[in-house]
Amino acid sequence: MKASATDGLKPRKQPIQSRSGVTVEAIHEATIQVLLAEDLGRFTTTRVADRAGVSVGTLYQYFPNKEALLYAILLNHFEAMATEFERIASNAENAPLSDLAASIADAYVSVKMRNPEATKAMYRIAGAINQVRLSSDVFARMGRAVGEILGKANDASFADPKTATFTVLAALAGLARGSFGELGEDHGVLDNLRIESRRLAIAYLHAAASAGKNA
Amino acid sequence: MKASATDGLKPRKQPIQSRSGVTVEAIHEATIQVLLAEDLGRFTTTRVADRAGVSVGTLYQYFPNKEALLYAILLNHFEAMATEFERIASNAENAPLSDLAASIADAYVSVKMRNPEATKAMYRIAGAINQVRLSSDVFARMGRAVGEILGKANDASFADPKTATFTVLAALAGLARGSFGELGEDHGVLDNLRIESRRLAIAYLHAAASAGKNA
DNA sequence: AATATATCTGAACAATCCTTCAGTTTGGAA
DNA sequence: TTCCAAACTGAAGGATTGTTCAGATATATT
Repeated sequence: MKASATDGLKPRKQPIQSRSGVTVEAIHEATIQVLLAEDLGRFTTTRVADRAGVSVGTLYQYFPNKEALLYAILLNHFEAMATEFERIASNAENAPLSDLAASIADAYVSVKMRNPEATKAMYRIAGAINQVRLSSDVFARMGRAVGEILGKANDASFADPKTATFTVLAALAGLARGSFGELGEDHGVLDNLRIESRRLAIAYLHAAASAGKNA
Repeated sequence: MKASATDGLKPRKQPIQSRSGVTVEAIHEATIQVLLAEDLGRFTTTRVADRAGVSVGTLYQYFPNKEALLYAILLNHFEAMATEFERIASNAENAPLSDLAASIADAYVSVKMRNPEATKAMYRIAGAINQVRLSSDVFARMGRAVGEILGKANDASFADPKTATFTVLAALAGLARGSFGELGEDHGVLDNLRIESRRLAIAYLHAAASAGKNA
């Protein structure tokens, strides 16, 4: 049996009765809350269990270790994002690049806004765990979907769609991170996130497309 | 005496003899190395001291606590960035927006590239400490300098320069983070960082400028 | 009602960890 | 050389943490 990269991070057992489903959900929510309330150094299995109204032993029945709690949050978020992009990719007809770029930006912002606390909590995990090892397949899904969307532009084409995809997503991620961060909250940057994300995606993607014109 | 937000994070004493200057520098470097070698949970004062070839006691003569080690790295990096932007702001003559945008992007990438290990180490700290509390004045310096640079465009003007500044910097940060991250290293994204950063900054800033035309 | 299985509990253990401080070594001024 | 302050040492203390497991409780099945 080959050891997977995500071994020791997956849930330990599946909830069968309904009460255990409630427990798992409570632990998820508590993970986020503890992440927001304390700093990473005080993120503790005991604290999460307390906040979830559950004993530590129960927590360890569904999560093999502390890292798995963070993993679950991260994976949830990225899968929602990937799913959203795939939905757009399969629904979109050929259209002007501006429209496609806008829909990519809107999707990104929508997912981030759907659960702001989870989003903020995510940003605190960042360096704590190896993000790639945890969810490289999810990133691949996102890349493929966005690439597919870009292919539907009827007024532009990309010489290097992979790079264009990587750059938009990374730039949107940076803008969202900055806006959700504590720097932004005081200055009302969050209100502009939607419009600025659109502007950013549209402008960059047009530039990236026209860069390949004479190739 | 009012308590400052950065109390308990500043260096404990200034090096007087030359050997102590060497020690402090060794601790800085060791901080980065430990950050890269182990994950955040195993970032330990003892480990940093060992790697620096120094005893823990010595470490605590210059840093009041573990957090201060991270703070020092972060502050170093951001101050280098702010200084670079200020240098550009005071040297730049009136010029086309494209040139100014390119110089902003170049400066950003240059600082990040100057010490890639420190850059990568920084990304691991992220959520571990309250970034704003630590260095909000440095961020203000960066914002002011970039705003000043944008003001020198002789072919464009900004209705909302603060937002434009925030968005470029956040987007560039996201792109850099993604490129330095482990996702990017395998795919050679780092080679494109310079050109993509330029493209991103130029495209967005033009869009942001023309957005205020009819106001 | 009786049995089996799923779920939950929380005290206990071993492993670190951060930080201090009494004492030693080193560098330079007198 | 003498002497003082700067710089360094590292064992020890007090506190916290991740994880386990033997037993208690709740739900489902017969």
